[in-house]
Amino acid sequence: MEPKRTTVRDLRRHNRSTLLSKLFFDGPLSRHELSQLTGLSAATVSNVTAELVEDRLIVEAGLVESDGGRPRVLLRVDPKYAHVVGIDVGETGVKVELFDLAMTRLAAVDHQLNSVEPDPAEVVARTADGLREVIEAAGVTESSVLGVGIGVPGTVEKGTRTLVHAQTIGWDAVPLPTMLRDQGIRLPLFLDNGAKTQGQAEMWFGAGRGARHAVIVLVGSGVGAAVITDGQTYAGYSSSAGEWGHTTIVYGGRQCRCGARGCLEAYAGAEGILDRYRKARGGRGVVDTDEQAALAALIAAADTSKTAARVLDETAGYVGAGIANLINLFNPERIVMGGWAGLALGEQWLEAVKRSTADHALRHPYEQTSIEMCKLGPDAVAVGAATLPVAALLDAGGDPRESPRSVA
Amino acid sequence: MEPKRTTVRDLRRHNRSTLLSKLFFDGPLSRHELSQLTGLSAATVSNVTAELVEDRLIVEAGLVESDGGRPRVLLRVDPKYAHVVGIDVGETGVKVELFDLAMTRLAAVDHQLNSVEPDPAEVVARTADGLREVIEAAGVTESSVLGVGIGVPGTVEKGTRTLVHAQTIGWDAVPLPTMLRDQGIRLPLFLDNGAKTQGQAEMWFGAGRGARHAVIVLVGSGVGAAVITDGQTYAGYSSSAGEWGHTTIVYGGRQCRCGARGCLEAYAGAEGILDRYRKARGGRGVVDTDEQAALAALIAAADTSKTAARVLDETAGYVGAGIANLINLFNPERIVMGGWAGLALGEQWLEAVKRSTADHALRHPYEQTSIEMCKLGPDAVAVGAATLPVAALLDAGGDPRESPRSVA
DNA sequence: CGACTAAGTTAGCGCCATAATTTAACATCG
DNA sequence: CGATGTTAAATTATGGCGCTAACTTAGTCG
Repeated sequence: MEPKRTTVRDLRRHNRSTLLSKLFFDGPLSRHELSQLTGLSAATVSNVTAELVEDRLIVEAGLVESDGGRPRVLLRVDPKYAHVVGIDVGETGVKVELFDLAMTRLAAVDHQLNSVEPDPAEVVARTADGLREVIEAAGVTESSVLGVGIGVPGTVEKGTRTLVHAQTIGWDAVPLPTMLRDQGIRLPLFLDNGAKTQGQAEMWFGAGRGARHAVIVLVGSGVGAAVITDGQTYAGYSSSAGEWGHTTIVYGGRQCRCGARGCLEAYAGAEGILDRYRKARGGRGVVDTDEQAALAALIAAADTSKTAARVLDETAGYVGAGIANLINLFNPERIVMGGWAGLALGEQWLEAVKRSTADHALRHPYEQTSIEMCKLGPDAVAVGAATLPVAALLDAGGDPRESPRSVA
Repeated sequence: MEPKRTTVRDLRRHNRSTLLSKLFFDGPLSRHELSQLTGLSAATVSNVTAELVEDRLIVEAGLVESDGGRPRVLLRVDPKYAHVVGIDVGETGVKVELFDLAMTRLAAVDHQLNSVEPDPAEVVARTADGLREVIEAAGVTESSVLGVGIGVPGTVEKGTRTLVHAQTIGWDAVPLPTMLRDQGIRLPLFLDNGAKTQGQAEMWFGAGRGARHAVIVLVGSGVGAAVITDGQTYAGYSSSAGEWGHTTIVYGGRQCRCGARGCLEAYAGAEGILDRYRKARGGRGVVDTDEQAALAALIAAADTSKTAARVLDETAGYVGAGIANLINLFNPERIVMGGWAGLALGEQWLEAVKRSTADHALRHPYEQTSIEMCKLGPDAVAVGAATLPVAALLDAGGDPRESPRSVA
């Protein structure tokens, strides 16, 4: 409805972006291969790569002899061109990790949070500390850091000020970037929901590689999803799309902590599973303050206890129906299952989940979809956050910090 | 992951498309206004519009005097440049309508189908007949028809051959375009799901105008939805996205005609509503072979019968929960409710639907969404189908039939 | 009737991608 | 062991495109 904007030398930017992305994802390539893979003419590839080499974004990486003929010179993104930081702001702690452009981890720190409901000020302080610590530990200069990606629990609203809303931990309109600026952080910041950054990591380096339409499903204490449509993380109108955990799956059913009834999370989230088990045993459940240990105990008990096995079978049923809803609505080519509870369940119940999905999804879209386990685990939130500044670099086809080409 | 393709004079095409779309949607505009609205320079606007005028796509449409200064010349898309046909292939009949480029209906025919489960061959024959009839009735030449949009029940798979799958009426991989070609139809064909074309109509001319993220929800005999993300109808990996009617809303609940249990359609589809009413009265329901009449009777009965009122209240509850799922997953800025049953319910139960939606959706995305009734009604399927060739024209920035500019 | 104002057009410039051509670096063969 | 062929990469020539800036056109107003 509003097809605005012009197009002039964005063309050059677009081609820089295309070539840079190809090199980043598909390793070292010769100019000739680049030309074939992108459809750009050899001349343009030469031209643009020369520019990228001059900008130090890419470097030559050895030659490959051909069967008679000039050997091709391989090009790749220079891992040392810049660094990126990924931060996982969780409910219990703040993880800060520093990577080079090849996404090799150079330093990492992990700060536990004292309070149960994390205070924004404490999170900001630990984040700023961690940022300084990893930069020092890795022995890099601050100016070499391209940007800082931050995965947060809750939704990120991008307006005049970027605000974080996290209903479950009581954050309402927390201006995290502004608060970090006040702590003296001057680096470019990229915020997104933690589930979305984890999904991004899985798409770039994990089970999602190669798919253009995928949903990364995360089952943990909470239940969430990252939806990728046409290669892009789907955000919706106000960046709160993909709230899979709070879709109604049992109308009028169990109370969820979000206030509604019958949410998927109330059945398939760790708390919901454990509570259903407790109820099934007439009040006596697995006793453990740590949800992860409790769920592990429940899974172990399934070998001998019929009740435990039934509760977990039912869980697979709910998860499968939830996945079927995603398939019916988004029609993805791949579903990737992750999250700590998802991983724990996946080992034995993946087939049951698939059966339930098949029972609840329409035949045609179901047959187009593969369901797989994730490859990266919950640590991927920080990696995924770190991909945000890299994605900005790739999209802009060059360093977004130096707006137009300063070195003419 | 695969950022391919090149960009050369697609730039010109892009700008032609931008200007043409602006003129199409936002009525007559002067060159100056176009320049401001699109961000293109005045020179480029002059240049491109001159080309469009030469191609007879746009024409001058009077002047507007300004307060001192040269009066602006208004430009608009020439309605007579070409015609388009929209076809609504329904379960009971085939509607064929012919429009000019301003989407004014010039002719229409409606062929009833004899069989209950429509035979593809019969549909194709009636479609081909209708097409010839409207062209004759409108007194236009076949060569002036830009293309034919067809809305079909079921999903459209676009591969080497375009195939139609409609589980409910027993169509499995019906090659509709090929069959129409065999009937002597040579015009460009555009197929899509009927719900999606109706959604498109609502987005262009109805309650969806101006929204970039919206879901058009259709409640009738079946239950479906058209999802618009970022201004585009969302299709997914194999064009079967948006199957809202078969998402699970009551795990383990009522049997649905798709074979699964607890689908939204089994509760909120007309058949589901009537059957629930029948059950609530111990077997005695509204007796009528015509679903529309039966539902109207049920709605009328709600004034006096507590049972009828309760069944319809519950229906609003289910629909609301289903809409909440759409809001949580897609985070649209607008929900538009349509379909014949949706329209019938909407008059009295819209508030109840909204309450249920509020109860089941997360607060933040719910507050960003407005829920409205559709403006066009079920007749819009054909109009929406007719927009498909128009959309192709606008996207290409000119007549796609004459591939590159033949008149140099 | 000439100054003023706004719309629209023309001229010149720089940028960019393609195609054709040239240079470079090998392998193989007679 | 140099001539020849082959493939990769760089260079040059060419044409298209949109932008800026100057200019023309067409009205109104004093």
